[in-house]
Amino acid sequence: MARIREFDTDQAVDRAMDLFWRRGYAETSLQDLLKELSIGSGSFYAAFGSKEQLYIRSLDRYISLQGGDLETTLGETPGIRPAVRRVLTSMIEADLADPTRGCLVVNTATECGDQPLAADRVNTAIRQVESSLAGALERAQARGEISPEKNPGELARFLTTFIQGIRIVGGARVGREFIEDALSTAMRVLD
Amino acid sequence: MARIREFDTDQAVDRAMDLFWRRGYAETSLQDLLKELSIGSGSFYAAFGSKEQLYIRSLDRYISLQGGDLETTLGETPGIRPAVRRVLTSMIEADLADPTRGCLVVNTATECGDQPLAADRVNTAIRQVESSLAGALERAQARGEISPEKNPGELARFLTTFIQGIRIVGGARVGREFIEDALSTAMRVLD
DNA sequence: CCCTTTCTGGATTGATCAATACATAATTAA
DNA sequence: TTAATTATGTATTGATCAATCCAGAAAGGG
Repeated sequence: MARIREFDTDQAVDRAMDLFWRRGYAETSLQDLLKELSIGSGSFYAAFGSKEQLYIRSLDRYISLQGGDLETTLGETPGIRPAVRRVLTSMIEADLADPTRGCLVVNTATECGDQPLAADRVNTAIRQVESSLAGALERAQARGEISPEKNPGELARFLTTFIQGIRIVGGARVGREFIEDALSTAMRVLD
Repeated sequence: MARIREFDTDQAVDRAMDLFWRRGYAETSLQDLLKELSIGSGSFYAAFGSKEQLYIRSLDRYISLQGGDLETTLGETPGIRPAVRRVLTSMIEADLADPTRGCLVVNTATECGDQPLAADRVNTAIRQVESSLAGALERAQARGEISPEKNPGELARFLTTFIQGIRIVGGARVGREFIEDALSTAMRVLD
């Protein structure tokens, strides 16, 4: 019926996500995207509509991937304390390994905070982290790993907030010791 | 000897700081700045050199103002717990009142993370917050308000990290309850 | 008064921006 | 083979970007 698209759209979103993640929305030009995706602008606009639409799509992809990773780590690591610690340390390691990247959700929150579509995604992502943590903490409490006096929801909201702080400080080159001190102190709220 | 400048440079930096704070670096155009400062481009470049240089100068001004506020609050509020709580709640109130603003240091960390001059300022600002908090916690420990077993430096690094998280979550419109749960949980590390 | 110096702001620069137009190529149904 | 449809990439659009140029204005020294 018609000509077939020569590139894989989902793969292109992944590549765009990576570029936006590294450089931010404003600093990623359309030419940068076209070069990274190896397509022309005609194909670009036919497939994605606009730079902004592709950004939102990349952000959705990021949130989906990160949400899956979080659920997997919390679900597969025995013991709530090792599980939470693993979640936090994996972020710290990522930040220390590449301080320019950070978290795409956090980057979006500060760079695109007044764009409604982007702000909605940020809100959704944060609630998703809260929900995953709250679920894991509730299950741990049922298993007796956490004192019955604790409120899993409150703990989850605390950890979610702390995680956002990790993403900022982790990119600020303050040294591993700084963040590990913060981490070990934060872990004490579970006791 | 020569014509005198018709505008107040320091006041112009304050106005520029406010604009960068609200809109970010990339989203603030030179025309926006000229309009806000009510000067022409000739005067602008004679006085400030470039948009980037003015941004750095605005950032330095912001860090100086915020650092002074922090020292004042910590120094004048009796009791370390009320003092820390006041520091955190004042940030929360500011974030809830104007979610688009946030913290200029945090915004810079994510938007200009790979610009060396800006990254240095972010690093300095975070260490400054850590230092102020550590000092207040040490004094409180000497007064007996905090257990001698605690490490004031570790607590300061935790609180500094948590504060950065507050600035992100505070702008994400998750509701006051979310952040207040996080806050009350965070305060327990001082016990 | 004139001279020197600096400030001022509008005009202009060249670059780059996101997005569109369009001719051509590829694909399938008829 | 033809017609219909969609993809592709280049050229081009108008807007906007940060920064420079420059002619005139304002100030103080002589």
